[in-house]
Amino acid sequence: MTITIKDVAKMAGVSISTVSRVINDSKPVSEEIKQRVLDVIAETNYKPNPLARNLVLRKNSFIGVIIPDISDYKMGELLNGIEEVGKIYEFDILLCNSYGEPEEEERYIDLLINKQVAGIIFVSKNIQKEQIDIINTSKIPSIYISKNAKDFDIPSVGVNHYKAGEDAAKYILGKGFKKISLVEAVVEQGTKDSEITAGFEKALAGKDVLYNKLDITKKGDKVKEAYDFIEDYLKSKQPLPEIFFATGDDIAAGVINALLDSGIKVPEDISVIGYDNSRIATIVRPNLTTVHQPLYDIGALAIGVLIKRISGAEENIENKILEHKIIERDSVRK
Amino acid sequence: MTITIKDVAKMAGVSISTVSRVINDSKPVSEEIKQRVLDVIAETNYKPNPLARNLVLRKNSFIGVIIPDISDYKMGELLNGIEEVGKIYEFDILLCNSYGEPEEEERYIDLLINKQVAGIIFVSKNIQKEQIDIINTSKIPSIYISKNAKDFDIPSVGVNHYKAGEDAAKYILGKGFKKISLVEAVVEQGTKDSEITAGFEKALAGKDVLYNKLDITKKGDKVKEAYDFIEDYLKSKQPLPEIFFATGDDIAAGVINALLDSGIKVPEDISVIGYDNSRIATIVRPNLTTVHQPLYDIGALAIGVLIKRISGAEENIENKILEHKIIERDSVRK
DNA sequence: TTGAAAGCGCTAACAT
DNA sequence: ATGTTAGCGCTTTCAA
Repeated sequence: MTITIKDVAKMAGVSISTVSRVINDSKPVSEEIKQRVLDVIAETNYKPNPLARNLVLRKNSFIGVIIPDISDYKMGELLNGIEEVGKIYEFDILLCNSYGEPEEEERYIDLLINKQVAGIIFVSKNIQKEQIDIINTSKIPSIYISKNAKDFDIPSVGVNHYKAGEDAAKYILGKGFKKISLVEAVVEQGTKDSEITAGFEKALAGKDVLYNKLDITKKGDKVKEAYDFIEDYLKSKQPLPEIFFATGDDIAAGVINALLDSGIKVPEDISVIGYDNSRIATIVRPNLTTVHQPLYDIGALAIGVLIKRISGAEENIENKILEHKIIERDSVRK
Repeated sequence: MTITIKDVAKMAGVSISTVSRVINDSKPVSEEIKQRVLDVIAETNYKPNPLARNLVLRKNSFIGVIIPDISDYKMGELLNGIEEVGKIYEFDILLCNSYGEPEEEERYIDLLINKQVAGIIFVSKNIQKEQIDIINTSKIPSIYISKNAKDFDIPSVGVNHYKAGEDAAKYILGKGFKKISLVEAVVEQGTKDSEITAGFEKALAGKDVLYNKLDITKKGDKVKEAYDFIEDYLKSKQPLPEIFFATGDDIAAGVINALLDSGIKVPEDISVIGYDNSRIATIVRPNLTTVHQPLYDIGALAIGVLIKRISGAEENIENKILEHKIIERDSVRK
């Protein structure tokens, strides 16, 4: 038997509205009665039913977060940011792990809409127009975190991968490298990697460098895929670059390891630069010079914007870009 | 303006009870009327308000998960397991990131109790008796994942770290190592590391080996702490072991890196074995031989047990142990 | 098969 | 300052 406001009222010998008043401190209640009610509450360990309360208040404290993979370190950072500011505004985080599968994403979109959550944060590798439409017709405020978010008319938060790619190239150029290889993992279209690559190649265009692009196309553990790929590449006796730019730290780790295993020193013989500044970067040896993405901040900003939209501060639809930066460590020769 | 069951009823020219019946398929409704109602629902894009429904049904679909750090790869695995089976039973996961701080944990316990969630999964480094008491008096079904869970009379799921420590020692002994060092991170009392260590030392007791224990006591990035520690240790010219057993893969990574940087080859000169089989294990070079913990399974089993308790299948309080195993890779000499 | 009405636990006018 | 009452949106008796 769970105890309700009615029980408390009866036991304290007052009306339920009085109880409600002391719970919410919404209207003055005489000190004496207040104490009596408080005593009963303590005694009975009464907790107001949040469902009933939210029903009458017409509010919902849940923000649904659809995210590709929680066990991915990067996603964890993002979630930290989301969770932390969500908590401040007393929103609860409803976790939805999509494994990056569009069908799962859609299942969760439906679920969240049916739950009538206060807002949706949709983190995806590649948003589909149809998904946006479904969310939009539900009228639930939403925000998107995805490389291709800017292709649509939706509020989003992220990093400018194109510009980051450019900056990486400029950094490399600035160090005087002339022979450059890029390693990317293009498993499907429109992924973040192609953005980075586009920016990278743009900055390289017309420069006096030898450049080629290497594609890892297999799905799976990128560290291993990159390792195998580079191993084969080395065996094939192709001309080697002075520096590899990998579009992910995991790829960079595979590259470095393959290089080292073939007796090539990093960075003395060949330099490597990564992307993401994930946990991996400081575990790999040599520690990875890499392009940092402010994942925590992205998460925090995203939920911040979302909450504003929930509370009706009709922000215009905006693509917020946070700054990346290059973290110099030991995988690029000085 | 959000549309309610009343609106639908009016538009379809029926009573709200009829609408309710077609939504829930709870009682026969004539084909004709049913279709009319369905049409209106489709037209208006009506969704039943879950708060109202759950209020009258007296149920709650939320399971609160308090977890030390989402951005920790290991926790992610665990969450995956929790999320996946939770979804099957139509429970929603309410995420609470405690950063391992007892105060935060308590804040979240209170929050979840106030929310009157259906169940609580409490993942902690070190459960406090007081925390258990609070949860218990709330009457909300709960399950615990923590190294020290077995010290209390609570349902829990986990790995037997003591036995895992023993097995690690046996493995090392079996390989013929005679000089053994253990590296642990004892930041506070009652942590998992001390369990492992106890088992490890137990298995070593009375054997003809040279053994010593090294403690990293500083808090922070364990890879770095371990690195610095071993670096100092090497400088101090103490006798070196043939193998290091680290109570975490991150520690092992630090140890390996420090060794390599001092010109000591792993595993040719000194072997290293880790614990956890986290993502790090296959990034470090050489790849880490380590003790695997089935995190995904622990999460999945935990929520399974919890759901049984929620549905009143009064399981007796049990400490479920899942099997660890040693994953052999390249950091131990053959 | 359908509708009227009560009630889930709560808040907030509206009275007093 | 306190109580009475009308909902919030829904499910489910109970009658018809």
